[in-house]
Amino acid sequence: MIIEKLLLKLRERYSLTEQEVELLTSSMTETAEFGSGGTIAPQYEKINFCSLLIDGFACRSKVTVDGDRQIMEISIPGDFVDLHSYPLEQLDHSVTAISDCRIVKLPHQRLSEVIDKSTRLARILWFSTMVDASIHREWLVNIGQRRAAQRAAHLLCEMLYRLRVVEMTDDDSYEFPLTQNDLASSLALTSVHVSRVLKELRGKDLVSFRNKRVIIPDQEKLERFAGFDPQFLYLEARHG
Amino acid sequence: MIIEKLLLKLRERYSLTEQEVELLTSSMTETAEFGSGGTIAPQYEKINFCSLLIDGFACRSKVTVDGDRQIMEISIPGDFVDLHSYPLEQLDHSVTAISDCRIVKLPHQRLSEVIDKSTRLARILWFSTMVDASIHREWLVNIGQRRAAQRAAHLLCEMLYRLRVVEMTDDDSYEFPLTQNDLASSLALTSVHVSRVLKELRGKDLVSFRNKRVIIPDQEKLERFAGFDPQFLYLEARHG
DNA sequence: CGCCTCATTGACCTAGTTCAATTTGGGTGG
DNA sequence: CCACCCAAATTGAACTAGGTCAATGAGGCG
Repeated sequence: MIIEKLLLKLRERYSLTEQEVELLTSSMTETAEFGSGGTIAPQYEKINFCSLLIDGFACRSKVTVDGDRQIMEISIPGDFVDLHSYPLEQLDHSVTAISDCRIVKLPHQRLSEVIDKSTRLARILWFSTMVDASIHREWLVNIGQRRAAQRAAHLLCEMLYRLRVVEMTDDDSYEFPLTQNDLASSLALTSVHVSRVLKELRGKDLVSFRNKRVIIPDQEKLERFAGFDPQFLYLEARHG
Repeated sequence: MIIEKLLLKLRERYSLTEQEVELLTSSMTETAEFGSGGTIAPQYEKINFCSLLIDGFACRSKVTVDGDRQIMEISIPGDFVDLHSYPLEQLDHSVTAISDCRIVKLPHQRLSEVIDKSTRLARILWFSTMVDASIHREWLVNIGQRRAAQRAAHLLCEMLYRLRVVEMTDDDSYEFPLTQNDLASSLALTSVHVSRVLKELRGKDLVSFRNKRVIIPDQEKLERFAGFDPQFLYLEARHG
């Protein structure tokens, strides 16, 4: 099923009825593909549909007047890359493909119908945009307060948790197609320093890398090093 | 009227009917006060009401395991400090009073009723939480990519725009009760460096300070210096 | 085979930190 | 009204995490 990974993510926290699943599924329209570097959602343009990422890695980013780029979130399969375009109508940033990506479209029109039909789904979707905001806040702490090595480690921990939910991890490893340049833009470091920092992490046996895969031999050790606490991801199941 | 500043903010972008205003107003319950430093909303505790700030300055912040504090947003009158506690149920950060604060409570229960009665208000409230997320993203760019002086200038520009909406500015100045320590936590700098940077801004006649007021003699000049673009605040009116 | 992007390494540089000592100024009690 | 107090701001000197610049290596692919 095309929205499989989305369901994995939502069901991590909420139970969904068949009707709710059907309502969501039937609201999706066509799919689209983007090559690495392609623009999935442009900055400051009116948008009338949301894109649900079903394959590949993407990111939100902004560029300053001086040409410096900051990545603000990594999107993975099961994530709406721009659900917030529904209330906002246009985005303050752009969303671009990191690896080759595939998305399905959910027109705002149809989203309105979903919300009219199910207040509960409305709240679940709202929730899901609020987790993005929580991730932004954690990144603020990460970039603002942690040193380079822990900062990188923290991001790797976050990706481990999020990818696990959508069943994109092995025991102790996951695919991770970001270049050191992408990491630099995510961590507010230079790519040169990212290289050094990853070397340090490798030296401490906290992580290793083999062709676009991150391997984490001792998760607890890495989390301790990074000062990582997964609560900000809101993965705990709740009653409703 | 108690929700006056909230209405100023919402009406900047949306027109509101009398019924909508009445629905909001009648959903508010008691008020509460907090002295400077008080906890308006605690981290990681179940919450069953939202707090609308009606007087004073507050902030969202988190502390790392090493005891470093990062402020993630400054809240001003008219802002819900924790509207996102409705979908999230508990907060990943705390909200504390910077100056003496007064809030009104909006119980989640009542908020549910508002949403049931008005899909439009639901979307407007969702929108308002998404602007917070947009502010987080801009802060990521600010902290991640800009040098200390522009970073500070950028924050002062943001506050000017936001305070103007709720009519808390003079021609070229506004009250701003943050200490240099608070600024340091907001900008991911040390307070020592904040002191030096503000001196630099003063020296360049970009801002001046007189008893807890920020004075901006030439707004355009300050914005140019900071590389500030107000679009991320979503202040433009929209159709609906 | 040769190109092109990505990663690595070394040498040097600097923005911002750290530490520590003053200074300033608003608030309070006598 | 003055003296005192305490938090906040300022300043200087020494230090360092991370940046900059530039050269080299290494893989993937047409």
